[in-house]
Amino acid sequence: MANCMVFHTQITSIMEVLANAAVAEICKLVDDDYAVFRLEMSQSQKDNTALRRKLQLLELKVARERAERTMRERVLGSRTSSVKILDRNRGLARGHLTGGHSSFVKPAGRNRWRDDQPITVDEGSGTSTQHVIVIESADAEAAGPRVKLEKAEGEEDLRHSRNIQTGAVGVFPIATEDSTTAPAPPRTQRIITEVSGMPNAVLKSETDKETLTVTHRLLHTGSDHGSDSERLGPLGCPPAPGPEYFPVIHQSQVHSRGDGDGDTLDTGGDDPSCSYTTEMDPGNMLLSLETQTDLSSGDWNRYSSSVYSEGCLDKKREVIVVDEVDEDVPLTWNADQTHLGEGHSQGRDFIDYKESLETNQNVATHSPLHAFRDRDTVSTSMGSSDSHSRVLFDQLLNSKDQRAMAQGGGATSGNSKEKRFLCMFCNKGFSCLQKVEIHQRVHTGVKPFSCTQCHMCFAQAGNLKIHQRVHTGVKPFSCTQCNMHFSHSSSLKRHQRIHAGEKSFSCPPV
DNA sequence: CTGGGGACGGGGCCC
DNA sequence: AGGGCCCCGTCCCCA
Repeated sequence: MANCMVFHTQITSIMEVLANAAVAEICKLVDDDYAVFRLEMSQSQKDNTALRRKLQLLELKVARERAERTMRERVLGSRTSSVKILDRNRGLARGHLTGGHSSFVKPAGRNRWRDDQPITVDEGSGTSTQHVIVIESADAEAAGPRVKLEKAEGEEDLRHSRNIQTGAVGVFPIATEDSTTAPAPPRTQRIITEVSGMPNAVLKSETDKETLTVTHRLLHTGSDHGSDSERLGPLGCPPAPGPEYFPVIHQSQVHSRGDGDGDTLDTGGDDPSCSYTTEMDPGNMLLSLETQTDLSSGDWNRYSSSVYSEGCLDKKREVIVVDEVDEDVPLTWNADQTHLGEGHSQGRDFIDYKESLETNQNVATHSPLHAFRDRDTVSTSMGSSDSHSRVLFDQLLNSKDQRAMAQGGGATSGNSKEKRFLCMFCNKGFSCLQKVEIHQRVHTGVKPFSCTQCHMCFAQAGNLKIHQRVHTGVKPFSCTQCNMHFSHSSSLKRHQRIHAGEKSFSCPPV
């Protein structure tokens, strides 16, 4: 009996042990499964979130595109004649803009140019700065709103109008689609404006002055500066990311660099191109680009440039196609071979011009050889009238360009020995490549140096430095006679003329 | 008359 | 030695 009890006890204990073990095992299994389950759950949630975001992005994209289409249609509908914009590199608009360059691009709130820098363009805000818009491809959708925002917060700067007149930077007189919104110009003007989503260039013809001012911008994609309004155009559409519309005239035979340096021009890419057709009034816009370039070398200049060597604008340079023009060939805009593809966004967009700068004394390009980046063929119904075209082409240079030409006199003037680097726009000669690169910012509007305190940006580092005295209040130049202080040395010098009794205006000696 | 930006030339330094 | 880069001075212009 006692044995029986002992046995029973043992069995009981064994049962308990087994039961405990079983429970433990079950618990363990449950825990493991639970963990796995939780993992799967979280994974699913992540996927869910990602998909949802994707969906939202797509919806935004679609909405934006629809809005743009609507805008474009409205513009085309309202526009009567001058310019017909077919479309413009939307692909560029989206993906291409990443670079902060542009000329115009000024990283707001940040001081450096970065390729990945998001947008900012601010020119013209109250601080008279430039608006730069850099649109990151991934966030293209956000571009619109952001631009809008900036526009709202900044007021139009008078500088804009000034720039417009001078054509210095990509500031365009925007031919507003609604004429009622724009004050009637004091004088007769014929304004040809690109107004599609990416208004970057303007051909402005001031008939009264008989000058044709071309405002061209090199948007180093991404970089472009121009006020929002400029970039947005009358429609408020986001500007085309990169390209500036050079007044390209002609190009019956556009040779996109015959050497086929693919990385420069032929990045086909899928980006939708934009065609840019200008339908000039018959008879008044016979433009021709006469490039008196010694083409014996084969193809056109390559503009390498490092146009942005000083800044961080190392990417996305716009292509400037310098084309040979057959004088006998009717003018056509042909951007066919000047297209930029998506792949371009990472490359230089400028034709490498360095070689020609260095070597060709023969190049007497009159030319801002402007190129359209659009792949689609653009043609103008312009006739070919060489002499007339030439004149008109000369008029294409804006006033600053002309002044620059006048000052520099071109490569052929005088100091040809030292000034072997020629500006591709005005043919002015410079002693070294960097000088010409800096100079060309006059034409391109590239301003890589931005002020950290405000939205101003500058083409030259030195000018930025001087500008910052505005914020620091530093006035290192003091008058020894009256103790006045000046931030500019030239201001001091000018002031001291007063003490010297010099008259500002005196009759020149006969 | 001043403030301030745009543009250019020259010189120095470094590679 | 030459080129690239940076800085500075200067002139011009406009508001």
